[in-house]
Amino acid sequence: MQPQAAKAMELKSLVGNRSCDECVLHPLCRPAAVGIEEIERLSGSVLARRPLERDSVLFRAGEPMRSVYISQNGGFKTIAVNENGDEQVIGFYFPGELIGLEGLGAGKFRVDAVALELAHVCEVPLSALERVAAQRPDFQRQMLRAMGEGMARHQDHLEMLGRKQAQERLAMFLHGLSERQQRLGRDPQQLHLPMSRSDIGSYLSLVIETVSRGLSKLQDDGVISVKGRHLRLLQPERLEALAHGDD
Amino acid sequence: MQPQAAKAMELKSLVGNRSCDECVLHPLCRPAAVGIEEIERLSGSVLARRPLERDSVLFRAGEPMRSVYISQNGGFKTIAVNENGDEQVIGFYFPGELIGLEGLGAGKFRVDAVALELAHVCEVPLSALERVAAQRPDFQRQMLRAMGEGMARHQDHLEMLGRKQAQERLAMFLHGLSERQQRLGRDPQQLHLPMSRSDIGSYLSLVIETVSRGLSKLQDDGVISVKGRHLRLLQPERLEALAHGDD
DNA sequence: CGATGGCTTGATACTGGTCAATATGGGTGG
DNA sequence: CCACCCATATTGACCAGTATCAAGCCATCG
Repeated sequence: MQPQAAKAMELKSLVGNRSCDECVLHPLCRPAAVGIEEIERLSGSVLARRPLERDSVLFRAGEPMRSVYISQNGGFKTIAVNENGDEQVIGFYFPGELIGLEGLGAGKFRVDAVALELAHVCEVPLSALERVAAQRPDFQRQMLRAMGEGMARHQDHLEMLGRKQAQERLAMFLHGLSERQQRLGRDPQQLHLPMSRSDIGSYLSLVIETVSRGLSKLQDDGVISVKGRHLRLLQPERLEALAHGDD
Repeated sequence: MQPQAAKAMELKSLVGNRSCDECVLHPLCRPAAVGIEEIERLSGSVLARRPLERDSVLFRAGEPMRSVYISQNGGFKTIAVNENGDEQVIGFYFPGELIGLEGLGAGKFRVDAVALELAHVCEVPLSALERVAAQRPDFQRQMLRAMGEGMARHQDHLEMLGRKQAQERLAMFLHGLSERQQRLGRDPQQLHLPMSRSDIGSYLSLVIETVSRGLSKLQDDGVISVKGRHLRLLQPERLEALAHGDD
């Protein structure tokens, strides 16, 4: 093999398959009917699609924010690290969701983003975003919509943490995950949790033991069945009721 | 006075003074060096500036979102109401901050917005926002920045609720308020809380009694002095330490 | 096969929620 | 101007729920 060919292959494997076809729910391009080629043409830059293995870091808090990232497949978590060094999970991200938008205000990321499993992200440089948005009103509108959805997810998270009962928070969390699964076209009764119990605890501001007990209780009550990180919703309507505080 | 003149005056008092001069920190127009006249010219629509008295509702959850609002003076709170009817304060908004962006995802407001005191808001129709942004790259960038700041405030809120100790949450809250005061060019040691104790409690997911006890404790420890809704930071550095969990 | 990390389960302590009584203060009317 | 009133806030006593500490389980991997 010629050196050039080897280099090209290495590059291809690095950036992965760049087609948007697999990116089934790309929230920016699809509804605006803008293809990757068009974005690249209008923006004059190249979109990288790269694979990340479990636990690898997509970006870190403090880094200058030059791009936004969209998970194409695989889950991510974002983590805020305070001055004492203790970490808090701020968000979970699934395919089609934009990661790290909080950084747009200051131009620096405010969280670390970590892959929860083998994942692929599409990297869209901010400059490309701005150029394309200026030329394509539909795309600009999609951009605003996507940011609004990001804020809405934060709001949902705030509402979870507002619930004082651990069991309510947990029920809301599982119910929300189920809805997101459904939106991805997957079976909403069948949840494969890509995150650990301690991630869940951090996200819900509960210690890991409380999460574990809560899941066990839900299982004892016949609402769900738990087997490690796989769980099945046996009584979705009852789970939703619990999420609403009806016990 | 002629009927026309009376009508004109009534209208003027309704929409208030539309000059942006008083809107000292307008986060969209100023940094992009875009004046209100220019926005109106480029967008073909008129920006309304209207006064709201204490407790009056700016918009309600569920209403179609046609505009974004910016407080020019006066504080606001946003409230999420769940299916059981119980309310949760999701955010506090001060002059220069955009209110209700969570609604952009679904095109409907997700919260109620209520004035905490006599206030004035600038109403910017989404259509105007989009048109101006498409023509003025600086303005578009400011728009993204403003949304990022909105998400960053939600993140700060999440980090507060992540703290398990009531006293830490309260300290973070006061410290954050102080910083926001400072950014508005006001004395950061002198806080006039426009919201009630129960608003604070709801925001921090604490009952009102805990808020009250927490403030009393801070006062007993000489960190702050409290007189109703007015409070003075006596030892800001110690408050910040408490916010970081150093007790 | 033992070791390791992630998860579950149990016993105890303590923070903050609940219920109740009292205090404060801004606004109203005499 | 004062007295009264109501909403808002403070303080106290008690109790519930969750954090903490500790032990054991289970699956995976070397």
